[in-house]
Amino acid sequence: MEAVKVLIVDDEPNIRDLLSTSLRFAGFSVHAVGNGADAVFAAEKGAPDIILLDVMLPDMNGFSVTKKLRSMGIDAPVLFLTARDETEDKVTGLTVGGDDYMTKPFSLDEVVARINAILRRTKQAEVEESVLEVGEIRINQDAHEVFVNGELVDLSPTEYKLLRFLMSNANRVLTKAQILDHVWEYDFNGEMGIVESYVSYLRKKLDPLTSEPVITTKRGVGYMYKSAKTK
Amino acid sequence: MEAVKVLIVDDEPNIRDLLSTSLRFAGFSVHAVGNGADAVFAAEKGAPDIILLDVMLPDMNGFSVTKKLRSMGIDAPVLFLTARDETEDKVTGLTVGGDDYMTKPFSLDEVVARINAILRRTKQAEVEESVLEVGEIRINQDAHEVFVNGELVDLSPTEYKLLRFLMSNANRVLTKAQILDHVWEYDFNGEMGIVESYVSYLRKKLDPLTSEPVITTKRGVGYMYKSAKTK
DNA sequence: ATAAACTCTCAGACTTCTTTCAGCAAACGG
DNA sequence: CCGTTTGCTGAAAGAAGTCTGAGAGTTTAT
Repeated sequence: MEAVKVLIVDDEPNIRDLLSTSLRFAGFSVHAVGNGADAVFAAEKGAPDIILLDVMLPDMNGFSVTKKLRSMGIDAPVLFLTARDETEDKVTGLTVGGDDYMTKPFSLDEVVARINAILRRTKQAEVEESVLEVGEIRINQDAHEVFVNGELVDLSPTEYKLLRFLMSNANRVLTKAQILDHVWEYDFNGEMGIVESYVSYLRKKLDPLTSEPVITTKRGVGYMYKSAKTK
Repeated sequence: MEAVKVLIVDDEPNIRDLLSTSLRFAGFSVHAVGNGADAVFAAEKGAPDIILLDVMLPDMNGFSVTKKLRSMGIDAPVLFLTARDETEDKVTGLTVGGDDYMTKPFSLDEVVARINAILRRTKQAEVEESVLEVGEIRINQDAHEVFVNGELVDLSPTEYKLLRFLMSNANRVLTKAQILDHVWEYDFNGEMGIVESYVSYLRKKLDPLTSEPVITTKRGVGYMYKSAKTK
């Protein structure tokens, strides 16, 4: 299976590196540039399956870049990145077709999820399934719904993201630091105790519905989502 | 099934790209040109199933183009695009046969709906159903009528478009940005709060007639039209 | 021309979520 | 077996997101 090609366009080197590393690790083929002109050039050469585009670039804004790309016949879907405090009307009109946008700061796991959601919708490439099922729990990622043995469970956004991250790394121990880095926004600077809190919340909601606890504590190491058979 | 071929004729590159991207995403095979002469040429070569034609072109007007096309034996239906302030008499004489017209600025979802309506009427090609039924709600797109469990509900134009967009993406969470960009006119630059308002209006009209609320809020993400079985 | 309907904005009420913290429980090492 | 470390959980404050009624301005219909 061919790797999905992602083009990252952001002028902040930090964000670029952060995204590059995460997405490469998630199995994507990544190319990153820092301005609009390079983006147009790279998109033409590289034929990306999806483009991550910062709305505010030094040389041109996101609207200009997409306009240019579309006029060149490049219709890869775009996931726009925008700062939360920018007035939101700058964004309106951008998400044409299968496009979407997300505000900075985002969580790394969320980026991967959103990319997969867009690709699924536009069917530009072979991509992972919408349904993530491990053991007794099933997540429908399109609907953001979680079912435990067929029963719908209501989770808060963070609880949902945490569970998704744990499940997509089932039967593998994750340190609190890893969880914090993937599930929480990249500029979060609180304590790791929050992971404990959210694991506790999840257990309270999930354990009453499962035959045995699904989240195991590996003392001194971290947490693990456990399941006999991984579908 | 063969893809429906659409020929876009507009001198504004922005509109051309906007339409191209949206229609391609909607599953059409798209070709776009910027003036009347190219349109005639492309229509002869490409045998489009439908033509989107800006009434005001630099080289000739919509009337000349259609006259030329008809004289050549090309009888694909035409969806005229016209600025709102242009007197409507200019257009009314044009829309003979299966033709129709719509004023700029339009909403992207609306264009797709209108194209499908025309094709349905003229039966030029295989096209999606006129009736959209999901769960307890049925929309007759030809009549613009909405039935909830058989009972006719009166919706304003915007309410209707919003419901149609939600229903055609049933069981999938849509962000407010996506909703705004697809349902509202492309030059709308207000706040996203308006989506909340209209969801509220819809709920007030629909919920009293359904067994359970049909529009779910996914906090921090967006809205979703929910239904157990999707027909 | 007048009334009715519709679109859009806004502010306050309201709900839910996030984060921290402290006290308690469990596991570990010597 | 006891002290220490690590993890669990309930409470609570504050933050964030959402809902909705009121109203101004505009368009449409009669």
